[in-house]
Amino acid sequence: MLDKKYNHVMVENGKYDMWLKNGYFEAGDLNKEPFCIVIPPPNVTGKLHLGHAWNTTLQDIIIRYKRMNGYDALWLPGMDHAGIATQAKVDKKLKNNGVNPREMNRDEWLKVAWEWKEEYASNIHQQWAKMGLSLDYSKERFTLDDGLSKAVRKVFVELYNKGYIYRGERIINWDPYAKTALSNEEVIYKDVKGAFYHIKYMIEDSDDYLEVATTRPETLFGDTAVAVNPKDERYKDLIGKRVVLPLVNKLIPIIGDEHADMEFGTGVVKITPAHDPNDFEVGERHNLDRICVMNPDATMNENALEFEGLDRYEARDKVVKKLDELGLLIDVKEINHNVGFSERSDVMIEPYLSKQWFVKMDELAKHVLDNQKTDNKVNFIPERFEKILTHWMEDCHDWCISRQLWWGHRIPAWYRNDEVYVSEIPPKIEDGWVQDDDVLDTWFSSALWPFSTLGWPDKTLLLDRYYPNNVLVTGYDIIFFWVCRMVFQGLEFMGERPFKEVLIHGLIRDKQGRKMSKSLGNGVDPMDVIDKYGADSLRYFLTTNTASGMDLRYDEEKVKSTWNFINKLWNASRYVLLTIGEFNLEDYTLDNLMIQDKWILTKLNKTILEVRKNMDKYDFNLVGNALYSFIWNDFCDKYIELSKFNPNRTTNSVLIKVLTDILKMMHPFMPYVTEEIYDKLPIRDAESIMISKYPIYNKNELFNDSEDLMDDTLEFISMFRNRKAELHLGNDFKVDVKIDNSDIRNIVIDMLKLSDKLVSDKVNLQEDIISYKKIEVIIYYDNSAKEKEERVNLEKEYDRLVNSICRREKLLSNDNYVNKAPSNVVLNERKQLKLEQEQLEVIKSKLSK
RNA sequence: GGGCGAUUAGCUCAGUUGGUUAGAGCACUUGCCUUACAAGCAAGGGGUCAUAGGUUCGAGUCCUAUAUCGCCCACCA
Repeated sequence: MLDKKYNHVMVENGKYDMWLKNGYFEAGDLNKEPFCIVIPPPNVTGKLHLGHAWNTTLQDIIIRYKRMNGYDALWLPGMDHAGIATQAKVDKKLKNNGVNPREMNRDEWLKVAWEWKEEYASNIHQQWAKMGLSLDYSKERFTLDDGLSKAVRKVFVELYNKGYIYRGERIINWDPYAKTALSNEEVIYKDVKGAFYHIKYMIEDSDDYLEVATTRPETLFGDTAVAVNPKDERYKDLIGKRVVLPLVNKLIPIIGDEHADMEFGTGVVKITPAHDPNDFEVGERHNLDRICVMNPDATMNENALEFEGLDRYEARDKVVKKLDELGLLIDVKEINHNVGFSERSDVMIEPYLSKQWFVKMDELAKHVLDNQKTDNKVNFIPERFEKILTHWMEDCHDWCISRQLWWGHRIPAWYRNDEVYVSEIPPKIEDGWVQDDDVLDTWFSSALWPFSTLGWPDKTLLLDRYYPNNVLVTGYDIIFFWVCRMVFQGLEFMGERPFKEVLIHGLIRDKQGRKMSKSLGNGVDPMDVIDKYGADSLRYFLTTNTASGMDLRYDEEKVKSTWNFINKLWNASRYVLLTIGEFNLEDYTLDNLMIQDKWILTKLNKTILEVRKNMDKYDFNLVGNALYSFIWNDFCDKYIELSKFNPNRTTNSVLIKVLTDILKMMHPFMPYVTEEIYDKLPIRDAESIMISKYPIYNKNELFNDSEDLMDDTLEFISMFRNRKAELHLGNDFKVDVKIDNSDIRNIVIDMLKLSDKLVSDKVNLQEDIISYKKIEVIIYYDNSAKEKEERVNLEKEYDRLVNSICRREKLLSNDNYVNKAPSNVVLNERKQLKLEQEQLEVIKSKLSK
């Protein structure tokens, strides 16, 4: 029997292992229709946060729902090696142990990294287990495993052979801390305080000068021109002349280029092709030299003359000071401007000239855009997020994919002098080939995830069966990092979209609406929440408290309130189990249904219909609302109370039926507690709720007339209680129950505990009629002092009815309305009008007394 | 500069293709230890749905402006 109170620790203990042991998570039943989700692989860097808990619970809910609906539901787990992030952490760990990671050789270092990976993967497995995720571990993958590495090499080589991958010298985003190139997407722009330095560039053979405004004076050693706008009247005569580059004292040309904005700054801009992407292009147009002035760690190099070896910020201060001494500094104006920072290491990005590998995006992007116009498109839920995909594809830059790291897929390219060899099969080292040291961007392998995990490039049963995946669940923050890239790679290599749908969720925020972050220290560990309230509470809270695509504020009070809800379900189940006692399949019957039985069965089926509809649309908040209100308001507060007056086989059967369906509908949200209770039921259709059949809407169990009548009765019961409270009546009153229908009469008497208060003749006391529709009870009581208050209430009600009737009459006299509105709406309006008119008459007669 | 979202009860949020009198949780008021549950039960108070126009028989919902807040993208020498 169930304990008196829900205990999440006891309930959750051992269940996950049991599910695992019984193989319930394993997909592959070829007789069923396949349904597949691949997990967005978490980074092996660290712990899962609330965002992961949200993301994975959404997927688990879908998978459990589909599994219970007879699908061969595969949820494929896996993790991401997370290049930069993991490498940084491994290096940090080594440094803490007094080891300089750069003094290790590549293989030694990789050994340490793999140990790290094993440790963190094991943490993540434990966290997944605690959350109750029904992942098919027999198919688990890792982005660096052999199969996926093979897929990565094949994709690289094929894209190279098709001309989509090239190597070239470009300005890229350089992370001077991690000492690697980054893609544009890995750069975060922040508004920071900086200064505009106005510097004199003396014009050759003249005492005149050009006033150049720059935020980066330390790069002036790399200046190879000064640009003005050719239309700029102030300077256009100077084009073709030369200026003296300060400190360096060499002559550089004044060029005319549209890039110089006449409205901005002084209208004169220094051109540093090796340190600015725009200047690089200007340099291309004007054939300018590219002079790099920094080392990979962002210290100044030999081109910076006496400033060589200084850090870029220190160099800036010293350069400015020197310029000032030389009288070349005109002004320093403080400004706010956007500066790029590395997403991972948070250091300022250095635009840096460097030779890297790129994916040429224009055609690949076009394929995606074209595909979105077909029936094979990727459907976003909510739809508005499709714009992020199309917008990014319409305006995307080539993708820098090489990273100067060790942790990742090594680029399958070899060099011998000027020769380049790109192949899945390595050339002979003894022939003098040397492999590229770099690895690929982590997202390069993640982009293949929907098919590489299923065995591609081999032709496997899995691939054939589960591609395209049915749905991908992810946050809106990584749509262009990941979703976009999966789509173009899927189209390119599988010839088909990677998934039919993308369900987008938002970000988790704290109670004040701020992003959760380490620096704010407002992060919440999902494991702590589970310890305190249980995984079921956390799961339900995360998935039913917001509409899809919206952010979610973490609010412990709401998790607590979910715990209360589970406790309610727990106690209702406890009541049902206590009440039915020994119960065999032969005892089960739905014959001789009473009106309250028909009522709850009707409500149940309407709930099933609504829940199914919204489950199919992934509107889990609506599912949550529907279940919450059905369980608490209809089942617990009403039906269980009503059932107490009619203990019999039919009632018990209905209790079991409704409870069973409730548990099943709750199961995807709360796997543990529903399993615990289901296991105690005397009649079950499966050995575990997670492989039982999801409730099916049954029209034969709809009794609409009974439902209406029962709803009215319940409404009346509320009215009666309300009046009783208003009149402050204790037990001292009598009633004459004027109800013809004996079932309803009994219900009213039972629920209101009127059996010892019945009279059938008029009593000489204060008299009051309480009525709702056809249900009427005359109440007799001794309380003349309340008369005045009573009259005020009646008058209020009178006014309300008059207003309402007036509104309805006006509406119904409008031919436009009567003709255009749906007939059932009009009919209902008429019905309500008639009812209110009747009620008004009753009140009128009371008031006239 | 371009785009997106939000604005509904004291707080956090729902509200489906426009259709009875706009909902929930928490908080609040009143009365109850009624043998499933006091982390509960019963009853109640609280909203001119950001503002101004418009479409419609009918608008929280559709359209057009405006305001405030937030996010994304691009540019910024």
